[in-house]
Amino acid sequence: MPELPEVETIRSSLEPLVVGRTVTTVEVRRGDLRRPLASDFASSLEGRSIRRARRRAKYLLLDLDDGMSWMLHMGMSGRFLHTPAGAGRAPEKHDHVLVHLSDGSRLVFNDPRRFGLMTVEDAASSSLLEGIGPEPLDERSFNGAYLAGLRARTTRALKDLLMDQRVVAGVGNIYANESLFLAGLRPRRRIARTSAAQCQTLAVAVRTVLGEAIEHRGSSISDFLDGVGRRGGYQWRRRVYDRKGEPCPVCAAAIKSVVVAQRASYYCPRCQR
DNA sequence: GTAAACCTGGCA
DNA sequence: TGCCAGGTTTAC
Repeated sequence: MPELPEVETIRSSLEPLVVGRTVTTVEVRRGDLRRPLASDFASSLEGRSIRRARRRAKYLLLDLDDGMSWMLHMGMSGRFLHTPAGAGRAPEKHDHVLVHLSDGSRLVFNDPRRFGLMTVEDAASSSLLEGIGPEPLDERSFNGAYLAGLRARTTRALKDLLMDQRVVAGVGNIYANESLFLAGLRPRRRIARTSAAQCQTLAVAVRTVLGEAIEHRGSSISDFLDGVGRRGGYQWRRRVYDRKGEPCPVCAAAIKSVVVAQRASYYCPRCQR
């Protein structure tokens, strides 16, 4: 579920509630996530205080006072919710890990599909982040020249590239579709057949779409919630994602759907070329 | 490259 | 009942 804007929204909602707090106890109710929790997961968190809440790609990183980081990925259906002290919340079916903090509040990792993962490790040397591409909001590393530079190396479709975490960090299916719409480029267009100017347009579109999605606190198309249980608002602003057959907001042509790189893709046949 | 795998829930 | 889902990895 969560792509870059959703993870960033979780991060910003939790930051004031967890930074400076110390982990008291960790309850693991189900440790068989996408990768099973390490046997020392609880002991590597207990007694540590949280120094900083960061994000890299779709990972939330809670930096600890011993140099390690609590790294979380939400997969498709993960939620990471903070519950204030005294607000009793009976554990729900898919509450897999409960982390109690020094102020009596707690963090709950809930994930029906269990595609998410959590580890405590040195983020700087973590294999999870190895090979992840540039952050799209950093225009020094992600820009038209960077995309244009890929043209000599691959013939892949634009949509396939945008969703590849080694090419650009944090873009998933919703925002790849929305970015291509804003850029006026079809999902199946080959990057080799994309001009330098179009690469520049696409880079700007990705940043624009992600920035707008962060402003609207992410997309709650079915069930995304931020760290304190609020829904996002970008689902009301999406132009093409999951709108097959509906009129294009620009030209009213019916939105089409095709599969690119195993994922449903949506585009306007008139606005996108 | 492409398909299938992981897992649960919602919807037609 | 079958298909689909915001993701990633692994195997032909």
